[in-house]
Amino acid sequence: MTTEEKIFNAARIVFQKKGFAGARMQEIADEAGINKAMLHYCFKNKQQLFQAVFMKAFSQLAPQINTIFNSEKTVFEKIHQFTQEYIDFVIRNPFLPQFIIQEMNNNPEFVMSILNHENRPHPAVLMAQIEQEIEQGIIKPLNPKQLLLNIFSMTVFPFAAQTMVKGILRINDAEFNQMMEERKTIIAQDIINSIKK
Amino acid sequence: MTTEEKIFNAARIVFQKKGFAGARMQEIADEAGINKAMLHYCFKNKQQLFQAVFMKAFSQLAPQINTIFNSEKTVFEKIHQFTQEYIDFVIRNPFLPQFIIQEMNNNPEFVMSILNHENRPHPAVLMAQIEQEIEQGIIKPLNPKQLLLNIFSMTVFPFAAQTMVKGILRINDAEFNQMMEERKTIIAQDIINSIKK
DNA sequence: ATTTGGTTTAACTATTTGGTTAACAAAGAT
DNA sequence: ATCTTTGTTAACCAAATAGTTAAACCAAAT
Repeated sequence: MTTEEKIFNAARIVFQKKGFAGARMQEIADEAGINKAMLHYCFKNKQQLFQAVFMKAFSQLAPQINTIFNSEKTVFEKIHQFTQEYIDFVIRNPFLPQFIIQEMNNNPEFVMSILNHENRPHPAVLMAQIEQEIEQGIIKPLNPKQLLLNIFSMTVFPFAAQTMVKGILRINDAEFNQMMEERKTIIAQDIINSIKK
Repeated sequence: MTTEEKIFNAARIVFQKKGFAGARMQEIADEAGINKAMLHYCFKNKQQLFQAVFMKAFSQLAPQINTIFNSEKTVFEKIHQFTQEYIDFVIRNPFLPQFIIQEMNNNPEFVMSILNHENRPHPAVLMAQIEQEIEQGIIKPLNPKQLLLNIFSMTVFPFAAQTMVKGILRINDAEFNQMMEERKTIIAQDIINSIKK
């Protein structure tokens, strides 16, 4: 692993845990096992290092979403596939949702500025398809945006609010992961149940 | 408005926007329109000021939840009441969810230490009731924790991830608020639809 | 062997930032 | 009137933290 990779990984860990403002360059250097000056040798400054980490994170999420949303399948199939694959992905990257949400809220302008057309989720196709299937009588009449929001809410929230969820439901890491595994199949059924005609 | 109140309100605004780590005492002083030394005159330090703000925030949320969850109504009624009143409350305090979630994730030990028995949500009663109604054949067999998680996800997530939601769905503040108004009735129906036998 | 280029470090600097101090002012209390 | 308490400020301090520099290191090329 190159030094740059070591730094990047360390930065990912620290930024995801503490956020941009809470992260310390020294802590990242320690985590990477190198000198602090190396951070500035490989990445100009904290902002740019953060930007690299954030864009990588976001560009892992978005294309996956778009691939599913814009495929040739039915809405129900897409819901199944999305909840399955997305939860699968987030189980492997449990800090991503909270990280992205936090930074988007704390620093909307900065985040918006680094999001290009490629790495942005595009729900337009899926939304049109939902309206179509409503007309065809497959789906109950509803606001497609609300449905989309429901899908995201059910899949992403438990991870975004992980600590609170564990605290309120009084479950530990193992039970949490087990619940998320369960959720991979439950959610799609619940959502489809509530919208099919 | 007393100086202490001015400080507290300013602190609430700044902390909710930037989080604990990102907030600056100077910014809070400016927001309050007073000298920075006054902050330390009224509140010992940043931590304590933050603690005051956070506890107030949390102790506004939790009792409300408990009152609904532990009332004498049916599960369906509770779901209706909760989504209605909770979204109503959060519309008036749109930064609270993200604020609480963020700080719980960034600083779990600290947050847990300031949460006492009073201001903590207790879903035990509702969970037992759900199991009971499952046995009575009112609700489909399911894991009560998953249902609870669904309810929270659907109501809280849109606010917690506000910036991202607006960005992805390409809606402005007005449209967002309108969607949330809609949601007050939609969500309960969706959830009940998906779990009633 | 020596040079040369990128890599890495220790030590340093500049700035930000939470917190303190001492002086000042306004309002009650004696 | 004078003293005491409370509220308020400007100026200051010390610690933390992002960022710089110059020297050392080291591998490959000459």
